Amino acid sequence: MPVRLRPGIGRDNPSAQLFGSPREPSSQGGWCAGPVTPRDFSTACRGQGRARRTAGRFPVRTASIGEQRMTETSDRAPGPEVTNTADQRAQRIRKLHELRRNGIEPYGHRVDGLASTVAARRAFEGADGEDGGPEVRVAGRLTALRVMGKSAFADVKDESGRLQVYAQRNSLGEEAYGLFRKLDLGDIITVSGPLFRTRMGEVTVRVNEFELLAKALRPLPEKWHGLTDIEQRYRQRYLDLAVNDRVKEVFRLRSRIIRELRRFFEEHGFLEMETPMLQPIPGGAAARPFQTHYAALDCPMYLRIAPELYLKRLLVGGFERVFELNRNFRNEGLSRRHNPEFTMIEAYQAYGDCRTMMAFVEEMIETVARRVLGTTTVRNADGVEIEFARPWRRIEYRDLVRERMGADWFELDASEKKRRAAEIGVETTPEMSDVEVTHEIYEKRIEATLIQPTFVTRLPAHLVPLARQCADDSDLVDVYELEINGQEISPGYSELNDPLEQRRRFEDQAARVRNTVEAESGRIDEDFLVALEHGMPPAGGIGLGVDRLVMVLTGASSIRDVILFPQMRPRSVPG
RNA sequence: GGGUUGGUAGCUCAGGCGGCAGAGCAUCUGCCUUUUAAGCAGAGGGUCCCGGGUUCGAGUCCCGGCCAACCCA
Repeated sequence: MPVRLRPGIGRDNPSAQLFGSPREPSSQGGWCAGPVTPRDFSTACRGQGRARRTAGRFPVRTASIGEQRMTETSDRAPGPEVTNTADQRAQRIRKLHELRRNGIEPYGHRVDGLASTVAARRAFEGADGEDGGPEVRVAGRLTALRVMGKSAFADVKDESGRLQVYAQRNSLGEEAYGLFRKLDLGDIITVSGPLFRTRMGEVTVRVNEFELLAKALRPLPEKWHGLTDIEQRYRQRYLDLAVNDRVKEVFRLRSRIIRELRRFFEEHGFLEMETPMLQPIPGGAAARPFQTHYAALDCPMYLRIAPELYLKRLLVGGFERVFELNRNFRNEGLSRRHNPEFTMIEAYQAYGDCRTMMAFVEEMIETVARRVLGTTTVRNADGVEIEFARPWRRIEYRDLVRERMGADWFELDASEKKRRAAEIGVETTPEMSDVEVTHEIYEKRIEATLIQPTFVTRLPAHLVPLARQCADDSDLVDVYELEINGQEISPGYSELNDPLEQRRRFEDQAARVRNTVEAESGRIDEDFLVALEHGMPPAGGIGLGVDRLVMVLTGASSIRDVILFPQMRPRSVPG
């Protein structure tokens, strides 16, 4: 039976899948990183003495590797300087050179005719008998190797799952078998051969042919516990993904959620737009921007804090339903709920208003949950069920406050409000206004209790300076804030389209943030005002925090668990 | 920004009473043709996060710093 030692010759399908999917979900607390049920990681290289004597052109004379190592360690004879921590890597590099010396390229090329491990298993699972299964070719990462003298079992893990393979010296030949047993855990290989069933009933590939596609120079994390160090999981996410199956599930879900959000917008006549991330004047929110410098124009530029002012220009231009799903950047600290770059949707619908958007968002999130999860019920990190089926609670901000603080709250004078705030452990300062005291209570004591999806409506105008006032009460603005699981997920507005009023509010905002870190967001975007002066239709608009929505739908308690490469304080490179 | 907890072998973790730095997995050597956290026998592997201090002696005690998680602001 042929043993391919070199890549090449008619392979296809470059999208070989490398990682497997969950076999056993985490058994330890939390939703993250469980043990991966790694298989045996033992004894990858053995019996090399014999291999050396017999194997003609085969690489990896393990004997010689062993000898080198002996001299280095026992005599302390400085070969290439090998530190202890780098020991395993150095051994693998030596193996790599040995392979090359023997004409085997350890980094292969594309592979044709691959089956996923799951599809391969399915191909034989229903069948009777122990032997005579179809031939398959699979590729993936070697996650376990159990060598028993003249035969060896190994686990190959690809994106779909894991499949056991079985190599025998008799059928493979001494040379190829010698090479096989010297593979290292973490190596990426392809194997082909017929499927059979072991005595234990496991569907397994009998290796007729195998090939090394990528030599791993560093060992995988521990097979049983996986990678649990939270910091390392974020900093070396690829290891987290390679080894903790639940993590891949989260990011598969994230991808599907985003796809379904887009689809929902498209189904409702919205066009996806791409507006500048690099902006000369950062606007659309009150936040501190990241600053950079544009060399060609020799002027400062900012990473956007929101796409709002550009999307509204599109309404002026005549697009009636637009959305943008992409990153925004805010120069803020890190926390469980904040990453400086985050994914947000903004959407605007001409001739709509706040209520239009409320109904839209409600239907969208319910639909996305249903399409992605197959259910509208999700359990949060505390085990509480969140129900996304419509209708959701709608409550006015003031009623919510009265509910918590008493029906007479808004009749109380300032000192009485502060006294009651203190009673429930909310600190206030003397200079805080009535509105601010009330909002402090809202943020500290009310928001976190809004676990089920809740639209909070008609907020004080003072808090949302850029929205349209309510027709019946100029102290309130016609907006909503959608709270889910105690977090604001989506604000919605009846957008202001009065250019003179808009200018006045910009100027107020500029005055307010002057001398603060958000001062840059107070610069007035004259070009936007010119656009408004050409006439923008009345519109409803929303923002939607995609990372937070993903958190809610996946039950994650930290934003870092739904962002592949969350921002971390810089540190030296691993290894 | 404050508090708490943590950082020890490639990975997961013990050791915290100041006295030779440990285990499991991984690695290396030998045996093993249906194993699956394979097994058996042996071996190697450490900047105990970093920098000071106390002490005859510090992984351990003290001070400062870095990184992270959680709680609070």
